Amino acid sequence: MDLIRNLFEKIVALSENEWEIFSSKLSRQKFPSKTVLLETGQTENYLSFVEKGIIRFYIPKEDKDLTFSFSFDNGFVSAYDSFLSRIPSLYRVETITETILWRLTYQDLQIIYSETEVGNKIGRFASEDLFQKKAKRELSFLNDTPEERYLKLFIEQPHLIQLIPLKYIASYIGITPQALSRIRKRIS
Amino acid sequence: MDLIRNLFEKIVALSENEWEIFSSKLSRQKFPSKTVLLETGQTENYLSFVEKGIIRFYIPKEDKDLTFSFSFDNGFVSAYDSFLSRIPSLYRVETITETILWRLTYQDLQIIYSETEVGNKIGRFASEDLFQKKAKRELSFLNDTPEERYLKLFIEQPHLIQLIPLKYIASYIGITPQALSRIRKRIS
DNA sequence: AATCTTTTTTGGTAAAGGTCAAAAGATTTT
DNA sequence: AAAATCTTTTGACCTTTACCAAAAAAGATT
Repeated sequence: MDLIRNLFEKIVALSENEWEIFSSKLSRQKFPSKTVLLETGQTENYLSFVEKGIIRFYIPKEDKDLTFSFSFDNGFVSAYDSFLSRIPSLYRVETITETILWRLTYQDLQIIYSETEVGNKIGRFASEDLFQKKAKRELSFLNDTPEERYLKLFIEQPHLIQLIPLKYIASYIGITPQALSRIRKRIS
Repeated sequence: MDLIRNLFEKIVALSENEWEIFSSKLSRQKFPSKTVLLETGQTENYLSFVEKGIIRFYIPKEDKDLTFSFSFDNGFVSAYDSFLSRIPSLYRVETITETILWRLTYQDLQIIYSETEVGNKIGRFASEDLFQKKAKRELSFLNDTPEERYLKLFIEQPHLIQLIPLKYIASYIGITPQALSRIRKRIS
């Protein structure tokens, strides 16, 4: 619990009282690898924080899945568009490794919004975080080659490449697994 | 003013009082084409609504600009990440055509937040709108070829292709102007 | 109208990624 | 441990785009 508190203290200063309200709504849950956290067509009911684990976001397609995002230790996990809009998700959320989450339901978050001052701050932080992540990615697609995108991933998150199957990384980068295999050969 | 009110009524129901507060902060301004609305390194101070015009967002580069977004009639215009975070913008915002904006300053928006109930709703709407736009674009980069991206733009915003120089569209799609020229030849 | 500047198109060449097919390597299941 | 399944790599061939250079077309300026 201290771990998660530290994580939040980095975002906002929480009074003892606020922390009480907030933490009473959090539930810690453990999931095996390859657990579907949210199925397509379901409406996201959780905003979660990753204590440990890797989660994949993807649109299931007949031939090949379209992996477009990952979440890691100390990050947020949520089909946030579905969570906010209450519209069913178009994508699936699934653990890659064993994962420990601190989960907050939509209803409880509304209560926190009404009972504490920091609710909006946390909500906005999550939004900004997600927006910036997407914005950064957009520039990478416009500016970098797939090889450069792979190299950046390799430099910024080296340990992940060990843990995430390459075909998911290929999709995330926007190329085929074959092309990624050749890139890896080229740069090694 | 009615025009802008209609636009907002589509987002949230505004009481007469709320509209008074809100509209008193809005200022209507006209800009010629090729006006820089925000220079790199400046912090965005406006959240604006386009009555009429086309605006381009781009990172100026030695060789070629990197155009990553446009705004059109009835849309929002803001270097929203800079606006929210109060950090200088990495990109330039510039009109392509003559443009009429309804502008709201950061300070005034804070006042609206504190004085009305709808402020947060509008803020969240703008965030969601921007987030969804980026998310849609992300999938397009993962899923579609440049040719498909051009065709979708052509179908969804046919009039724009008349008004926006092709080299900006090429950059937006993620290819060179030469490649776009060949795509156009191929599909015509 | 003529000149200058910018944008768009065209040509040629090389590099990169896509596709189809199959082999090799890992991982999981029985 | 062997079989079955899934992931990664390799090969061959094709398509598309990048890059370099230059011409043509369109727009802006004098």
